[in-house]
Amino acid sequence: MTPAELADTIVAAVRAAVANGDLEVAVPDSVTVERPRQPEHGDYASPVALQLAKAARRRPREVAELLAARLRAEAGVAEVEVAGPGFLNIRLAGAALGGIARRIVRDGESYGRAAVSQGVRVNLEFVSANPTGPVTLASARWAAVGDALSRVFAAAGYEVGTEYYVNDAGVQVERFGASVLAALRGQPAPADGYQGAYVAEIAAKVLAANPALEQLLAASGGEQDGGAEQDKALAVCARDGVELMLAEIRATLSGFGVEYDLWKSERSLHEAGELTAAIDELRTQGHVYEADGAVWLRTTDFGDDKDRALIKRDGQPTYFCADAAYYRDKRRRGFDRLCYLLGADHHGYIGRLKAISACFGDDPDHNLDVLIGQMVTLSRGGVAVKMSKRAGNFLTLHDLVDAVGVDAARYSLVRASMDSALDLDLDAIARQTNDNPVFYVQYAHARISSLIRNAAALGLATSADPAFDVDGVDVSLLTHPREVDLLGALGELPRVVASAAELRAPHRIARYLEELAGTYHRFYDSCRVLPQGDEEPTAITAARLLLAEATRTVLANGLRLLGVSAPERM
RNA sequence: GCCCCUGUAGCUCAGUGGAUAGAGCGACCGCCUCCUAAGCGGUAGGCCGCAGGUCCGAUUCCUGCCAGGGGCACCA
Repeated sequence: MTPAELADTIVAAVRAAVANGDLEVAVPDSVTVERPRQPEHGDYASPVALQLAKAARRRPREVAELLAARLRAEAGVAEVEVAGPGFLNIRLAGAALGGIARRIVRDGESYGRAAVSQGVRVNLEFVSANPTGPVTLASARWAAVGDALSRVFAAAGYEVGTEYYVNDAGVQVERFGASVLAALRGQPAPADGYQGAYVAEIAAKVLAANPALEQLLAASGGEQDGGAEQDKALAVCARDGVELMLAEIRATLSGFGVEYDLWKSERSLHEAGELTAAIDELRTQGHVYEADGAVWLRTTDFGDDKDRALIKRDGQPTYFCADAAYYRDKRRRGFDRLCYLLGADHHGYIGRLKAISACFGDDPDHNLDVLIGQMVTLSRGGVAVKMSKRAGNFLTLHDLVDAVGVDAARYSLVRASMDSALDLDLDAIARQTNDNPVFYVQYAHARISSLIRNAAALGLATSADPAFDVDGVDVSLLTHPREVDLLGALGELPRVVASAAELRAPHRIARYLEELAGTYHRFYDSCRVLPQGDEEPTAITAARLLLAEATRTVLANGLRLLGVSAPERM
């Protein structure tokens, strides 16, 4: 019996008590079932009686006793105790608890899915860094978190679409082009341009792809001639520079295990007339006005602290206008809920995006989800490392992966709550010792894999065997405290997935896996699985082997949600 | 000035109103003739920033204050 099934059982007990006239209270949709820290508080505990007592106008312990009597009649329930102010402490029948292991091995990769958000179409946009430089470490956090979140969403039953918004229009692109051009000429970057070795590398690639550029450069001569040849060269540098930079970003993210469903070009929105269409629609909704030669959206109607310009006085659309067009575009593509993963430096966007949503007639509380993650800072041996993209001194995602590998990089970025600023100590990460919890979790998986290999070598049946009979294993033998702990931990995955999705907190998966790995290691330490020496395998051997296999499945499923590999050997 | 995030063990951080607040690292003491010691057990270490409030019950929710970080463009 899983905790979810137990919760349903308790709800049913409440319903029965109400139907019988024993209790006068509205039957709750769901009840709290938790795993107590104290083993003497049972396998599971529920404060449901405390929660219902007031509404029922009864004493909590009275309500508890009433429900306990009904629960004791349930097949999977061995024992129910009313404790303290009115907690229900529930002990499951051995077979019911052990059934979790069976369920997991039977479900395999699909164990842990929680169909709590079935059918909701959610769009998740993350990273979306300007294509004017490599993926920085700050963006790396959103790559790891965003990708994990998309996997968690999918596991929770959402229909997910992931997107990267490419800012390939506007001033920064021109500045990047100018920087590339300067590099080609061997000149320093313009004052408002981009520096760093990568600019020269991109410049070389631009030249290689455009041999004709050589002549343009020669013809345009000096730096300030401003002629047609110069404009042509600049255009090529901007266009191809951004394209090549974007290709590099895609390759880096792909190497990091992050694949997007859509790379949406801002320029394509402009070219398709989406900005104009968005303004028209906003005008129809009655939120557009003109003042000082500019066109404005009255976002203050919906809580923004000031109105935002859509069209500047010079006739050019603002970046905000493109944001609105993109919002509309996503909604028209059928997404119910638009999720934006942004850094804390963009927190001013919340009000704006909410206003955009509301101006289009949507409900921001329902259609919009702006997640603000705190910044990543770097230190080296405890000393802060200053980074500046403009100055060109920064550590990239690529550097990080080179230093510690994809698994350690992803894991260390995703195991912290988005709400906390994350400080990565490069020395500590580069050390690649067991300081990193990812090894602890992966090691548990490798250790079990080894165990199962050994079992197969002894001729024992494992789930890899097509004829393996899961139901033939006597799971009621799993009664050792460490076995019970492990079964309890394994049963939590679906709930952890559901809460990680609901709270948009993929780090919960990581923390859960660390706890599970510890629980397994303790089980392994106290419970011998395989026969030793001349011993014959027993029913307990089979039961423990099944428990180990279930654990491996949960570890693998959890690591997959984080985009981290589950090695069979370490 | 206004807005957002954070404040929990020496350090880095978990903890969506439940019972005696946890993990990793660091410190100290133990455990491999035995399935992977990248492991396990034990000890030490906490006014959960401060003060009120709501509640049967608050680290969790609300208000105020203190401290640290970030943000407040007709930039992108």
